[in-house]
Amino acid sequence: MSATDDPLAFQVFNEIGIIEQLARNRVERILPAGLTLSQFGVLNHFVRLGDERSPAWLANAFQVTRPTMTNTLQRLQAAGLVSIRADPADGRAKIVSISAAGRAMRQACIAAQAPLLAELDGLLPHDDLVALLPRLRTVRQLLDKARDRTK
Amino acid sequence: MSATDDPLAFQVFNEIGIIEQLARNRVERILPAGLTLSQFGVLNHFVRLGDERSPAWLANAFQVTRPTMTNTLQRLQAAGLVSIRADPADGRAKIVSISAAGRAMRQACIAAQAPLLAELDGLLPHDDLVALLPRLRTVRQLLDKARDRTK
DNA sequence: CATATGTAGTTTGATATCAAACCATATGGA
DNA sequence: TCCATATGGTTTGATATCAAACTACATATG
Repeated sequence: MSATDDPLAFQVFNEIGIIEQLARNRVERILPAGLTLSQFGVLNHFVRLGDERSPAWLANAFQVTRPTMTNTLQRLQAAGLVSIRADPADGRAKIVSISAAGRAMRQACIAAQAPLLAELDGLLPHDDLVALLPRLRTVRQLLDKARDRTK
Repeated sequence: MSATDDPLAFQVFNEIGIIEQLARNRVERILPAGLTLSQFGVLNHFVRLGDERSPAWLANAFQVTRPTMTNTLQRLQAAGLVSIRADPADGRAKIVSISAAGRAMRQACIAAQAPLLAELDGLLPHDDLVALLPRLRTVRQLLDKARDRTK
């Protein structure tokens, strides 16, 4: 795997792909109630960054297509973790907000992840993470722009 | 998204998750014959690193479960891009090898990706990629070890 | 005012992926 | 030799995800 004669960008994306899979797997394995990383992401977002958002807004924030967000929200709603109502100001739109059960669930997720976080903290060199973050942000932003130009 | 009060490791994984999705999407969109990134990965592997491998070996190399590799290989086989035969030395095992059509397809994939690679080369700062690669490798290897310890 | 174009959300049909359960074969220890 | 355990591969059932097509509403343009 990942021979060193691959183009540089490919090698980087290759490592990223594997890390993504390992990390996602590790996290979802410990999330309560079979919650998905995507679902937790939405709950977490509401607690930390917003009160009420539209599905389209969320889809854009998570870099996911609208159908995907529809799916995620429907599952969260079925589990009683978010509530969805029509937007009175726009007949097409909906407004999503987190429920009390959703907040509790998010808290439970955070608690469940604490041991994993502690483990990663001891495992992954802090310096590497610090060095990685801004560069990953750069790459992500550039890819995102390129995507907009293409669609 | 990705508020700065998240744990550092989470922020890193968050960026990685988004990049993975954007990059995979971008690549698969231009692969010929609806080929998947995973499928291309297997073809590419055979051309560059190996002649004959078992499904279990491939699954491990790509950090994917055996059922997933079974699926990938069945599709490649159905498309005539790989051939699969029984291992004479081990009644349980199989031996996978790339076909002539598979080599041609892999070449077509490479060609199709050339413009994208050129674009990324102009878009992504070379220094960032160079700095990212070894640190990503470190993180990946540590996560991989942690995974082995857990299962 | 009417029509065209754009946007919000969903449905449909496809993919990869995983976990759990299963069968077949190997292999090591009693 | 025989049985327990491990390993290779597949099947089943679930998930997220995407693209394409569709409906409904908004907005701009003539």
